[in-house]
Amino acid sequence: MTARAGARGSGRPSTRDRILAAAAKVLSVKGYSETRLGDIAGVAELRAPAVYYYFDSRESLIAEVMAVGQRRLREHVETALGALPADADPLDRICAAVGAHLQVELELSDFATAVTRNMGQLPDDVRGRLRAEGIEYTVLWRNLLDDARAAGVIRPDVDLRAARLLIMGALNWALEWWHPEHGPLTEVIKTAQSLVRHGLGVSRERAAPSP
Amino acid sequence: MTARAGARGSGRPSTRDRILAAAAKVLSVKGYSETRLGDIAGVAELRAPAVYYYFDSRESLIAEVMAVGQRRLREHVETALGALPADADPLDRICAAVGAHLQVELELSDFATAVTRNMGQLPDDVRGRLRAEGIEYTVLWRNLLDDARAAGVIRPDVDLRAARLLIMGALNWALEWWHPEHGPLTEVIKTAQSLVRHGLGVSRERAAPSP
DNA sequence: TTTCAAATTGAATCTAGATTATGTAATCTC
DNA sequence: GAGATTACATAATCTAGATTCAATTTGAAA
Repeated sequence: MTARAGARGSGRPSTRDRILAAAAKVLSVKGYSETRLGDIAGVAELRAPAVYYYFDSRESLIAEVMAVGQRRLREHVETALGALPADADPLDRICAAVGAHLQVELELSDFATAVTRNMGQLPDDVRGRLRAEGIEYTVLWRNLLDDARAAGVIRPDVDLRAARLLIMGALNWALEWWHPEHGPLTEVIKTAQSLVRHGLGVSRERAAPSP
Repeated sequence: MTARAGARGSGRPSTRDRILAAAAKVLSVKGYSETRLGDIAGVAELRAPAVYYYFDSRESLIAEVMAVGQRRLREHVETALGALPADADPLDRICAAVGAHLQVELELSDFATAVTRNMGQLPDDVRGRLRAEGIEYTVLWRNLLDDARAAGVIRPDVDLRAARLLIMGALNWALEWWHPEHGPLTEVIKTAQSLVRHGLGVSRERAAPSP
């Protein structure tokens, strides 16, 4: 064992972070199958074997990128929600989450991009280890929708599980098609929020809260 | 060259189709990177080298699966739309397309599943060859939305391109989470249609057409 | 029932990557 | 300033698959 990858709490050499960031970038662009250890090392300005000084294997490196990505994603959305007034309308909260999700995923974090893009094509064991953190994020959304339903602002014919997954899908899939050159992300976010708000809500809903 | 893969119009041995179907199934379950030629051959009840009698390479086999999948997907949706009364409401047409898309993708065709699941992770050259057919399907949806807007039934704040891609994303992503055991697809379809109808439409919209 | 082409196979290549082994410059420890 | 130790690099393995080769089987026509 060249290096104990799990060793936490002491030092975190800059090189290790460079490798992680490089891996996130390559994964987010090329996808799991096309991501070579050599590519990652190249971006991190190293040779492939150097990676083994910090990680046990390509797989464990990728697993860590995914774990970080999931955390970033969830935390960013939580932060956005936290910034809302405590008594914000449930649909406004959902819209905030929609916007925040799109933003981390598409603009803010290669790690978040990497997770979303590759979760589906990971080997089963890696995916397994990520389930736990993944569920927290699921719960976050489930709560958002449950609250909205409890508040009576969601149409009764909408199945909450299906709706949640469809919405997440709409957001996640965006990284297959969105590129900055097509126009600012804000525009996409606005449309997404509008679709979700009206898609879920009983009629009568209008724009966002005060400022 | 053992076999001229492109040779069309004469015979289409059953074995060739078995291989294609096997490839579609494996691709739809395991994804591009995890799909081994040996797996495919196994499902088709052959050994790997036999595949080369019908296809030039693993890549060209996969490319053909994708091409078939795209055609199936488009044709199925077109058929569903064709079955509608000529004067059907634009939003009803969109909902029909939503339902048809989910159905081919999730229940009817491994080929369609394979396309949607793997398009994003294909090597660039293969993806390139698929663009053409892919665009036809894009156009189909673009027209659906354009017609609806022309009819004035879509809210003005909705950007049509973003909306289309978000909707397709919601549908495509479904194969990451939908499994028959969670309940009948019809339920998901209903929710999806409801989300889309209200997501796009100006208020006042209600349920489906007459019968 | 021989003969030729079609269809498949098992065994032999070949290659891209991941992983390992080994070497070495730099840095730190005392 | 002689070891250790750290942080890499280069060169040597090792392996899973894809692909190719060289039969072998099948089966229909002559």
